Amino acid sequence: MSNSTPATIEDVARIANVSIATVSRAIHMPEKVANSTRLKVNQAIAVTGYTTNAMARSLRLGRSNMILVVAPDIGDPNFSNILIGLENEARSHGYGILIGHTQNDAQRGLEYLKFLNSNQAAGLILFTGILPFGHQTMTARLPPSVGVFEPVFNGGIPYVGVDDIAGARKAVDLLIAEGHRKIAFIGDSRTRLAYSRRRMGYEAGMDAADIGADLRIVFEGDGTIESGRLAVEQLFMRDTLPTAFMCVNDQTAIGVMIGLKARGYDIPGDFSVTGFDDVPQAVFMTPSLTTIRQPRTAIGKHAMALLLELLSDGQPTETEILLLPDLVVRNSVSAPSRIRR
Amino acid sequence: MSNSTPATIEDVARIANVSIATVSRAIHMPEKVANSTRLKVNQAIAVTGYTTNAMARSLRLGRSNMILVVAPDIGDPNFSNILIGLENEARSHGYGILIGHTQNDAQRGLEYLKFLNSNQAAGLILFTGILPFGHQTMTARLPPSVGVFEPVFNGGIPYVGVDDIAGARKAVDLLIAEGHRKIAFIGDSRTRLAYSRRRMGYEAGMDAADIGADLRIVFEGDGTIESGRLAVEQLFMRDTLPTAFMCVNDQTAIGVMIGLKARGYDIPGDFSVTGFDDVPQAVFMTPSLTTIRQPRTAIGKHAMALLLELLSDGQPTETEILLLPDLVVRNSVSAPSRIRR
DNA sequence: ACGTTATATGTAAAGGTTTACATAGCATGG
DNA sequence: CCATGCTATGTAAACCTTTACATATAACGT
Repeated sequence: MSNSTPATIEDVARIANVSIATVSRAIHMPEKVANSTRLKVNQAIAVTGYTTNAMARSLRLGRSNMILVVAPDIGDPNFSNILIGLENEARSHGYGILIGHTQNDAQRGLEYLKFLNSNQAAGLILFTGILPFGHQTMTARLPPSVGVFEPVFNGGIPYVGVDDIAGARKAVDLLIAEGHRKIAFIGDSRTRLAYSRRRMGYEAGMDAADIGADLRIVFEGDGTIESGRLAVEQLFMRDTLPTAFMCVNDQTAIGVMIGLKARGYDIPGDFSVTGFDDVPQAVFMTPSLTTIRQPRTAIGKHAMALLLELLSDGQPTETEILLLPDLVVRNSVSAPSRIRR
Repeated sequence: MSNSTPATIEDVARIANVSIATVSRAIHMPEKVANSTRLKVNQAIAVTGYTTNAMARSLRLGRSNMILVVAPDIGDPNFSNILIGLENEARSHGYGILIGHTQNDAQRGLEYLKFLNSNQAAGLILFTGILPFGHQTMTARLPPSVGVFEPVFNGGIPYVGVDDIAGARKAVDLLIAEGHRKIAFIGDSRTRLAYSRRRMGYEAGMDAADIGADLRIVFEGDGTIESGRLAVEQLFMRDTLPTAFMCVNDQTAIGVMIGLKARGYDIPGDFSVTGFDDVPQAVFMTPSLTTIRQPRTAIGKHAMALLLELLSDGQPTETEILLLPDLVVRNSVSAPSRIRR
């Protein structure tokens, strides 16, 4: 029966011939109410099509059932896949997820802060490393929060990400196993902590193989396609050429491939290339890119699970969850050609 | 001053030495309150850091400030870009956006329906053509809604999408202008209305050039990469080969390119290929794919604007907004080679 | 100077829940 | 058979707003 106005708890109570308190209990603490009455209530609920008014409930409870997810850029392909994990986990626990993006705009950050202050979200998921609320943060009351991908700089917030060191290690180990010795690292240790960890993985791998990083072929870019292309240009001007390019992320790897192809080289015939992240287009490159895959959906799931734990317990059981990323072998790596000087 | 508990309208009233009604008015109907008191109130708000409790407000108003966005798959790259448009427009009007995905699962659809019933969303944005609520829909009270991409089958809901006919026409016109006459259409008119419209655009273009569609080279797939590859296999078994493949979407085009390359053909030297959508990887294909670009952010913006209009006016001014997509010329199209039989 | 109207503010109810506290019934143990 | 405690239910307050209605004050016309 769909009347014009939604059924309230009072309608249910009247039909079931009990008080509204009993209805509420029958719904939220079923063990506290007698079998017979629980039955009556359930029937009344079915008849009326009652759904508890979330706003009234949230108001009374002083806490909403929404989780705010803030990312610098929701167009980022990384983002949407993590979203799936987040959403599934949240929904199955009765939470909805709200999304926002800051575009690195302070004004927007402020808006979200107001939003949080008005109690619209019970928890907060933050992407990529910064609280987008500027210096306001100090005075702000943030709800339970967890970071995704990277630790959050200006707040002691637990996070879930990927073990960048171990991931990078897998890439460098593969290259070494293929026989490479002169392995360039095209990196970006400035903008993101995750990236500097990848460099640590690279160095650890080189050390473990008793090669050691040759600083002449470690290049610092900014993680963009262009920076990868630029790295190739620069390295070709120096005397020491690598046989393989291990890149801090797929974007950089794509740039490197473009640069190499522009000079007429064959990949992996002349040079091997690896990336990190496994962005969607990695598989469509020619050759397809060997890279380290971010377990995106799993990250989302774990992040939300951690947040929900925070919401109920108050205390985080762990302050950092690092997932182990997989190596995905495609066609951009082979043994070094012998005709390299 | 950040106390443990957020300031309420009462705190503000006390400090400004007015009643709570006046505070409320000062915020929402400033012209109704004297300049001097408005000033006092604003100061008190600044002092307390007051933000109106959205849940209480929504409860009183009987309507939330959230828009629910439901998509079959939020991992879809189309989705995230539209999200940007949606979010910007919503946020700038004081609305937040909630996202959900159904994965074509009826159970999930039901959950969202309950969600809507509990008044958590003032409006609904639906992706791709179906109300995910099954037969429940008839009895359901849906909030104001708008569809994105395609009309919503089982409900008279306005939508904003792209002019698929005009878009397809641009692709076919380009091919014809390059000199192609035997243009295959690799389509999928079953799953989505948008796709069948693209075929209409194709046929209109062929007719306009007095060529007419040759049904022997019109192939019905299902819009996947695999279906594109399959189309190539099938066409090569027939007697009439096209010189160009116009594909219903980029996925299909990618499949066609894979199939063509597997047979050793050069694109666009031997065959030209066009897509539709301009998915992110289109630019990374070799050759990069000439296609029709969905104005994604604009679609999101228009959809949200239309919904907000519905929310205030009640009546939609238009039942269908069709945006004109652009042709983006890349490297998968050239004049037909003369050595084609 | 007085009645009328406009303007500014206050009072209190209502919106739908949850839950502390009160109450009633009933079983248990001595 | 009574005191005690437990179980099931009800009553009413509280959560924070918005707004219809009431009231007070000022302005105005005659």
